[in-house]
Amino acid sequence: MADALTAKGRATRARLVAGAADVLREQGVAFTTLDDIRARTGTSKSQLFHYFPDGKDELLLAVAQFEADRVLEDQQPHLGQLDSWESWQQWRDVVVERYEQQGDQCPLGALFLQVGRSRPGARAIVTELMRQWQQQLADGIRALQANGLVSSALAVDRTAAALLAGIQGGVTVMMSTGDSTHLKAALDTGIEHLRSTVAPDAAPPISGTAAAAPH
Amino acid sequence: MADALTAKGRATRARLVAGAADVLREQGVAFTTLDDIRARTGTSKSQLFHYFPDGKDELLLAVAQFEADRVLEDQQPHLGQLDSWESWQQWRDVVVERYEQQGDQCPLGALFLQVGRSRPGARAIVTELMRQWQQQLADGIRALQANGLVSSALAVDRTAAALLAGIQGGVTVMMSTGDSTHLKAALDTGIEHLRSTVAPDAAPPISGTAAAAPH
DNA sequence: CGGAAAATGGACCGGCAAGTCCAGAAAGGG
DNA sequence: CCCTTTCTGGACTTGCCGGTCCATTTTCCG
Repeated sequence: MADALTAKGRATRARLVAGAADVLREQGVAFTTLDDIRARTGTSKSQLFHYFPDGKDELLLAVAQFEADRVLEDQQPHLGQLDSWESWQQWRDVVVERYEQQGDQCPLGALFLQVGRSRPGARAIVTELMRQWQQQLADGIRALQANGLVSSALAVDRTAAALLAGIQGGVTVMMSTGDSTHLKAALDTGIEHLRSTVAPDAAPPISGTAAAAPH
Repeated sequence: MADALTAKGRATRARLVAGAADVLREQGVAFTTLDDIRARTGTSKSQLFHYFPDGKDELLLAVAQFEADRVLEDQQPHLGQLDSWESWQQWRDVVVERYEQQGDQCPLGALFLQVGRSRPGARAIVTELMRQWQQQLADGIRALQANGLVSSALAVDRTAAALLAGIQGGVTVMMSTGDSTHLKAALDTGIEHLRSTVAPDAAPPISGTAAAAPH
């Protein structure tokens, strides 16, 4: 039997993935060797290949999945409850804070570029993450519509796609320039765009909440 | 004197950069060796190090600059003339086409991740590109304002930043999923956002030009 | 022409990092 | 308590790839 893992085995494997994720965040994929990971996690070469027989690629893939799982988790519970302007604003703040803290590391992007075309699994991980993310944003917009806060004529999926793109791009730019202006601009403009479509019947005035901050 | 390049020398150097750019687009930075580049460009190791004494990093940096220069060029002349809805639409189409054609290659992103933290120059190249790009978008929005097509109350720089983020993110997502939906959504939603702020005095009705295409 | 500077070819080196292997320690379970 | 399976340690191999070096050819310029 191929995967008969004891408790100790599972622990070692998990330590390997988490430790690898840390090292990769710090040094970047291109500059990280298996020996770095081995040293950090207090393991030996044989353990690494015992749990990841296909070597580095397989480990990297596991780390990618590990990181992908984190992304949406870190945005909860707000991302799952986008039914009022307040919750959108809180979510926005969490996103900004999370990525500002992450700084110029984009573990997932880097991993994807590295493993990308060699292993088909990498693409699947990112695609699935994007799908779920956009789904939750779309659900949030629909919740606003249900509450009469956003025009029901709005193209929900397209708007959610645009917002997701803005976030991704904001993060991309921040990684390059070290500045979160674009991320904030994308989020704020996206939310402002939602607010500007307020349904004609129940339309509370736009308070300065999201429209502040010139640049 | 360090940089006394003859005509022949300049040609070889240029061939090296252009050829390297091709190979890097095809194979990705991580999987490209100096020998690949040497083979493709019909040069020898000594030539490579003759023109790029600091080796691979220096060559990669030159390629990054080469690619960066292309990005804005490919969007001209539209990007420099964004003074009517038609020109915005044409520009949008060019951007979509350019990146759809590029497919899942992002030479600049990949180069940045590879050279990124080792050479400070890499960050400068990307930062400058973003600055110019956003500048031209902002100029375009101001041109619309001057023509009374967009409310003069709009925060130009923030909107331009959000639009740029949307483009970057759209490209990022397309690289991962192979699908340009998000890029189009970001561009169309961005333009729609501009249209929705039409100045109260001179406000021609919104024709279906940009608001078409559900998803 | 002729000498200097630039350009070119390609053999060679050295290090590094992925992956292999086997011996031995620790669990597990009947 | 013993035998099997899993887990661990670390030395070793192997190939690749960035970088060096020097001999040779070509170009430039007075």
